[in-house]
Amino acid sequence: MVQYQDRLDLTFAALSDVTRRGVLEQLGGSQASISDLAERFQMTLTGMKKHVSVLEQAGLVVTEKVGRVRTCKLGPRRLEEEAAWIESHRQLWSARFDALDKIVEKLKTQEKTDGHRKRR
Amino acid sequence: MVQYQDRLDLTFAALSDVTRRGVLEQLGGSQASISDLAERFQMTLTGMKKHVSVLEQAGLVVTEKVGRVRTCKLGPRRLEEEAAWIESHRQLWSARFDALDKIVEKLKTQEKTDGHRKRR
DNA sequence: TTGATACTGAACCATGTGGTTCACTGTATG
DNA sequence: CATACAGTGAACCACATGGTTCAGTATCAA
Repeated sequence: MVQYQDRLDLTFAALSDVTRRGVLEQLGGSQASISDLAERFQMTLTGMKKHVSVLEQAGLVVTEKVGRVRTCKLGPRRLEEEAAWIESHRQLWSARFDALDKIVEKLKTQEKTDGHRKRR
Repeated sequence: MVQYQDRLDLTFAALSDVTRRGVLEQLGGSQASISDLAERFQMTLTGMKKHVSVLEQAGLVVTEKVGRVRTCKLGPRRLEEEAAWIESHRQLWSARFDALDKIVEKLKTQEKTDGHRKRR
């Protein structure tokens, strides 16, 4: 359970940076070396290495070094738990806002029929 | 677009703390004051106030102060964008891991190590 | 009026983050 | 061999984070 929470911590933290989300998107298209990514995101090798490490720590990316180049690709963790967490909470939200939803719906339709004027 | 990315940043960062996820769960059950939450999570009022502010900043929680009590409840943002982001990336993963999928399926039927439910 | 309650804000602390530079190691290649 | 190239690690920087304490302010209740 603690592990589960820790993993959620790591993953959500990894996803909370626009560069790292970009890297994931990039790797969704094709593998890339650290240099490739560093160039694409206009950042030093060292900087990109850190981002990749964060993603690797979270299990979202795996890397392998062959010769002098480290190749990065999407990892085995597929955001199942994160998707599950978010889904279950979206349901909480939904339960809580069903009533509100109806009111909003009602207001919308009234607006349409009522318009801004009251009498013609 | 920038705003969209910023919001994702804020939301994922808000979700990357176990206390804040706990608060959301709590508020899914019922409204609560800052004091309620502080007590539940064994933390000072000031500390809890900060967490609530982070959640509020991300639009996940709204609060209203009546008298001297600030009441917190789930906010209007319902993780639609986050769910969408994760879903779209899960599809990338899927495309990439179809073969692995079968292996995992096989393993799943053999052992049940994780107590968490499947999504949806 | 007095006092307790509920929160707020400033200040502080330790640690983490996102980025850099610089010096270095190991690998390819002319 | 000599040199360039890809990555690594340490050190540094400014700033954010997760928490605290302490000193308020505003509100409720007796």
